[in-house]
Amino acid sequence: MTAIARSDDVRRQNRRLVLGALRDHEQLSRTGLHRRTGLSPSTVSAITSDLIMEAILREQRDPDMPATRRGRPQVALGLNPDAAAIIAVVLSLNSLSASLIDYSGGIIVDRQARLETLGMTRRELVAAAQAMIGELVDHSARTGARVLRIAFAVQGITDSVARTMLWSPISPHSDVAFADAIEDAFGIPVTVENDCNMIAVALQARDSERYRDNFIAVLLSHGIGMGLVIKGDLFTGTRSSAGEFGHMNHVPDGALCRCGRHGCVEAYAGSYAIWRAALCHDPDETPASDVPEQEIASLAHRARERDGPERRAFDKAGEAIGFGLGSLFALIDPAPVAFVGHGAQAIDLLEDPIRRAIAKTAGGQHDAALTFLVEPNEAPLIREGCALRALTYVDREIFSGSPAQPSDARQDVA
Amino acid sequence: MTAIARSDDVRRQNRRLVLGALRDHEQLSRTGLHRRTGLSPSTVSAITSDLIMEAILREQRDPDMPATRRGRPQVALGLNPDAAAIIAVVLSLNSLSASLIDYSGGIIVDRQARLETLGMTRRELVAAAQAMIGELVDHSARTGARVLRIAFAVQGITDSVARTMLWSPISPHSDVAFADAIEDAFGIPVTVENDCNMIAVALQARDSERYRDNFIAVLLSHGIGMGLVIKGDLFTGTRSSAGEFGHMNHVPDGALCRCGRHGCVEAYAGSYAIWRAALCHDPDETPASDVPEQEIASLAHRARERDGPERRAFDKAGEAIGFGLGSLFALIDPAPVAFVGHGAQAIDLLEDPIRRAIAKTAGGQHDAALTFLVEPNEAPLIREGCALRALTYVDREIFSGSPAQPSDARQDVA
DNA sequence: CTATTTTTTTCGAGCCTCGAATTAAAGAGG
DNA sequence: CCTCTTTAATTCGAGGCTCGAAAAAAATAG
Repeated sequence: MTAIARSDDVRRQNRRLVLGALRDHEQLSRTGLHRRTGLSPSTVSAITSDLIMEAILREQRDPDMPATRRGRPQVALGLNPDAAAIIAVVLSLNSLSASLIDYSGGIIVDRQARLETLGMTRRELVAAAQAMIGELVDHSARTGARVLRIAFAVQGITDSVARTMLWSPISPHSDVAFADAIEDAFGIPVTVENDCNMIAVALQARDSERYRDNFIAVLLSHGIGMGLVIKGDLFTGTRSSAGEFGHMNHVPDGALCRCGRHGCVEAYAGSYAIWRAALCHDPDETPASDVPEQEIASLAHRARERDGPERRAFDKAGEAIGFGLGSLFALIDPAPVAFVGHGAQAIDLLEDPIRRAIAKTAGGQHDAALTFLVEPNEAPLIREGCALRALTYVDREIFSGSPAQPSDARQDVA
Repeated sequence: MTAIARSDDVRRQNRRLVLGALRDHEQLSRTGLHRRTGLSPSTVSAITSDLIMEAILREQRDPDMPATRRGRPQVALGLNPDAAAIIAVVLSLNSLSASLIDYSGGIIVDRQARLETLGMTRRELVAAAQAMIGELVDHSARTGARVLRIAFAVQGITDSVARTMLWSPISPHSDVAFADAIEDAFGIPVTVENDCNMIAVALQARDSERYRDNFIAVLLSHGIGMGLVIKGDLFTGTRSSAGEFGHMNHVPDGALCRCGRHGCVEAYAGSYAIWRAALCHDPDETPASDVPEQEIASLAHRARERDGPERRAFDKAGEAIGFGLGSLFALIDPAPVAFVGHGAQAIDLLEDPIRRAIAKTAGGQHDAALTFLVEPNEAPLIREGCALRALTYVDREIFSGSPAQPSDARQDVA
């Protein structure tokens, strides 16, 4: 709105368009790009020849492909894997993993470690991440790939400006400055993102039919998280990752939540809350720090078999989620909901109470339009989204400006 | 993101920049525009000379102004009032008003009418608006001003795509298609907006120090409404005006709300709810369709004087607002809150319970940063915001494309 | 070996912004 | 009254960018 437009902004924007089309479609000829982007063939030619010169794109001549049609054959263009690399780091409860990923999205190396996140000091947490990243950076140096961006996905609230982890259930420490430390150590720009937001990013890329402009990804796990896409864009708060669906208030002064407050949605719908209620414990009992997945699975099994405290616990959980969604819908309009995470495996127990609760709220007006979708396995989604997010940063910020070094990127091995 | 950029988009964008600067600052010289927008003097010159040629801007030579400084004096530019006109229509309970407004924001004529909105048919509602607009259009025809846009501000939920009033407390009818009917009648583009959103627009323009990038305008009146600005932009839902803060759920299966559901924030904090609670009526009693302002004022008076059901009613109201804001903060981060409307006059009674409730929610973390501001009179804000919104549309959509008619707008009288 | 078809590149026209130089319009001072 | 100084605004050429039309490239069909 308040941004001044110069002539080369046009080129920047159109380069992004081309890179975006190729990120979606893997391979496209110049004609294909012309059709998909709407740019004229001459412009596509100009832009792609620049990008090829800069070794960001490359022609992928397929000698096997027997040209079926008459006429000059199309030559496919694709993102050059060696143009850059990024590192995607996922930090969750007691687990740290990182991947070195090439520019076209292929995994180069993977690292994974178990660690006691709850017992670690602030410094130890950062050091653990830094060590794992260091190994990947070393590896990249050996293969000649230049790591241009590191993206963290962490459980909890992140600050998009200071790029820190503001608060997280995986650690007692607040405001952990991952970005600054890692940036200092490796001289590579770092972003810190919320894990559920990355789930949303991944869903959008995986199935752009279903998840395009407006949808809600709800993570049902030990805690409750959410990633929100509105009008095609990932929604974030004024400053933090926000979208803390799990900590919207469900019952004033209600059950004790892991965050220390009372009555949050999570205090009814998180694994620990279901467990607590199913075992008829005091709702003000301090939440268990971890409940094994099998435990929840067997509670769900019980709940399916017969009426009792287990079924009531899942009913309460569904009700909390439903009222929460209802309030959310009052604010942003109803949208398709994807339930992700192992908690989503009990969706059969949850769906009815969720729908009943939504029907009691403002969102209920459009009930018919509501669709629920289930993706039980969250970890790969987080990894995928995180990697994609980092690559998109590279697309937008690094490869859209023209004054990049022209060649020199061809230093790949072999 | 997916938009292709052409060369003349640059000019379009920069024209908007110039018009926007002049809308904010009333008068600016070309040098002033250069400083404020960052455009080079030559570009400012090119753009402004086009705009003057098209009679969108005009030079405002001030012969009185004794040039205090040495050197060639600056010549002030301003929006040409005769460049266009817009009509701002405000529809609320039992009241319809409309203003014909010139391009620089000055009021040309005003119309106002009392009507029984609750008792009117769908057709009568539209006809009433059409009649009032018709008078203003006639007036504009006599003075030669061309009306380029009509903007409605209505209480209730609006649909930004179909430009209808989806649901409103002022009428039993849903999905009232104001825009289509009015557009057909006058051949002028129409938009339908939510009144609280227009309050937010007006606040942003009035005091851009306080209300710039992130703030929340909450209307405390018979019902509860909200307008939300996030990262400088008015927030709207995926499709409707959304931001239905008043219909977020406060207490599951709680008090009966005007919308027919139970437990909404409004069912505790709306005027009718406070009245109902203060008089110790059943919380499931059908809400009164209107409660006089003096009635509320005297309840507030009572509540200030002594403990009793009145004070408890205001406590409950504040608590509902506080929990609602807390849940909102969980989603978007805390932001300054402006309370608008006659209900805000009891802010002294509400503030404490609001703060106490927020402290119990996720938003409480940043309590210190929370500032409340009070603007008791909502009507002028709605009018102002609505007019500004219409004018901004004209700026963006009509006067940013180059192929406008070059002159012919100079047909002003006298 | 030539004609046809399809893809890609080349080239000139027409935008746009910007910096430098130029012109315009005042006050200051003798 | 005339000239110098200062500030504002315009003009002009350079350098981008996109686009359409025409040309070149690279295959198949006959």
